[in-house]
Amino acid sequence: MSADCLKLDNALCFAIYSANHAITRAYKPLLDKHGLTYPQYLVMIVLWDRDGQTVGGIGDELFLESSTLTPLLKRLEAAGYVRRERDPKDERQVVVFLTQKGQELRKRLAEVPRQMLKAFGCGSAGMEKLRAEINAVRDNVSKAAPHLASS
Amino acid sequence: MSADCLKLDNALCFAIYSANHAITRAYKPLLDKHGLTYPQYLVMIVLWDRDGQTVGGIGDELFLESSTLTPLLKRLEAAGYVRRERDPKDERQVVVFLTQKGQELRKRLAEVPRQMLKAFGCGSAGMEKLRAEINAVRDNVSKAAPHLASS
DNA sequence: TGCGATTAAATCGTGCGCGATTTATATGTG
DNA sequence: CACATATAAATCGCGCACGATTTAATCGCA
Repeated sequence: MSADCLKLDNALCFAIYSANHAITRAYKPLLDKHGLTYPQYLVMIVLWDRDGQTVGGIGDELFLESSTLTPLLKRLEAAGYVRRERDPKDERQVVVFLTQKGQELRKRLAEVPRQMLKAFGCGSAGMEKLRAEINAVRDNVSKAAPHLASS
Repeated sequence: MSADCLKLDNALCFAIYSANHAITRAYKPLLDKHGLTYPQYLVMIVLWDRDGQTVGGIGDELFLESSTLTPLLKRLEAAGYVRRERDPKDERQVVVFLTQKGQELRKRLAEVPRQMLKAFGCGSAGMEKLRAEINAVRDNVSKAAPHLASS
């Protein structure tokens, strides 16, 4: 538990922090002309995979709160990509559906993953391993977070 | 260049995105009582390492713009952790100095890296390798970003 | 059936983060 | 020296992200 080791966790956190910003900046020119931000693109990916999810369901997949998603979904709706409807079975819930335009966007953005893939500059084997390790870190940190003492 | 491969880059981007949020959430209870946010903590780390840097210098280290740093530094100043002074040699630049309170904070936050280290739940060898790989991804993406066509 | 507890979204206030612009200072070239 | 250019920070508008709170609907249990 040397001083180096303590610097290491700072460095790892910062690596993730700065990589996240770099990725968001890289997506921007690809998504801009369709009027999407990267978080909005993530929501679209969730809906392309399974349409008609609730706000809470989308939040579970993306680890986001309704206070983040509600305004974001309203912007997606204003852009014409989704429709928001109260669930008649349970009026507390809001179900989000893709519009025609939202479904078509999928094909129009087909180049995006290919462009990003090139930008990564590493093989898919390495990427898969990296993804798994980062997810493991995320899950460990999430699990430990509630128990962190405020010293 | 299979479909799986294309999903993989989405998945890697999302892993980094969600890990970043998880880390920020984990830091929160540790920093809250000192009135710091995680980005503010990053700025303090930069200044603890080398005091008296310009806004631009801090931005170069953290990959942040003056439009992000200026208000953040004003909040750090309001909290009494830093002092901002125009450089008499070049009045365009603003140099940021730690106050006494800002220097003392370093010791008061000594537990933070140790707490986070526990939360990671992986050995330092793995962490160092992970850090290096994520930084490589960040640098690749940053370098490639300006050349990404908007299809 | 009725009413407290729970659940789902939405709302509000704060702080990041950026691109585009503005303001002020410095530099360089005639 | 004068004036165009360049540079550093600050400002502005927008969108994300969260915690805390509010509103509305459902559930559970006597």
